[in-house]
Amino acid sequence: MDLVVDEMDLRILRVLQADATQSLDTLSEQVALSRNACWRRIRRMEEGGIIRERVAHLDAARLGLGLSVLVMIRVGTHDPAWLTRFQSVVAAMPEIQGAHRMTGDLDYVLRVRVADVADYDRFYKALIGRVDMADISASFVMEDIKDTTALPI
Amino acid sequence: MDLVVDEMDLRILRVLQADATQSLDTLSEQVALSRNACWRRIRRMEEGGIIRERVAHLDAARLGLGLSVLVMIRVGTHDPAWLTRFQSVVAAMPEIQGAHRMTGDLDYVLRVRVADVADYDRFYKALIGRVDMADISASFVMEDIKDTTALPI
DNA sequence: TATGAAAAACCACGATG
DNA sequence: CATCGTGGTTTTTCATA
Repeated sequence: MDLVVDEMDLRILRVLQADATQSLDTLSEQVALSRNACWRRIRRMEEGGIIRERVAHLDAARLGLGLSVLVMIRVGTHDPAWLTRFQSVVAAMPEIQGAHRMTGDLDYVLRVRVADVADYDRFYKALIGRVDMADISASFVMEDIKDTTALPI
Repeated sequence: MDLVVDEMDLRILRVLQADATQSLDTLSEQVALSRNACWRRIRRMEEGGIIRERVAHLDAARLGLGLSVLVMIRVGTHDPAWLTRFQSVVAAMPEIQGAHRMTGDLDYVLRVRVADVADYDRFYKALIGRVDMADISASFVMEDIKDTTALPI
């Protein structure tokens, strides 16, 4: 179950993580491999979990979600019950795109996507109403210089 | 160029942002619309830029990129030349997945993807060698509670 | 709804290193 | 002996009339 990934696999992945709409023919041409060999490698990587999913990226601003927020959270207590609670709240709130436990003096960082500041306020109230947190601070994204899911491979 | 998005469009987008591999048939069945109507709406949203791209999400850990880092940057000076420089450096470094200008007391946040702490150190040295920054602090992601690109629509 | 064209999903064989 | 390329079949999906 080790599933080694070689240079040819990486070439395929580089293409797919940039654009997954291409046909096998176009793809195989780009990476200089036969269509079948390509297909076999892709299937192997899909089954092996290297390729996790293929999704559409949407234009958030055009869909009325113009504001991205980074929420820094400091938790007071560290009991397991709190964590369970926190996890289920995070899972249940679709505005939360990311929730990450961090090293250092801040405990969690949330990546949140909302319409505007008023909408963030609504989210904020809903959040603190559902879990206890010692300290929360938010920082709004003014401008995205770069924003990609592509891995440096 | 306003391109109104109605409830049916949203239904389609919800499916596509979760899984873009599905066929038109499966999709149209899920949203309860004819295959053709679905196809027309999708094409319209692709041309209109609502659907920006379709990409593959890969398993970073399996590809030897097990560490995600949040880099907080405080810039000293605020001259336009610095910004231009910063932007080109960000564009040129593939480890940087996100670069966001923020409100508040920290100026920029970088989302960085590397192999491990040693690899981050290499990245860090390369970064500070290319742009001047008054203050940098890094926080490592210990655990992802949630991590998605899906928008709350 | 129907339909021709395209692409995907597979299988098999012999070649290659 | 894995993986390749070639060439085939069958099925599905696309994109439009």
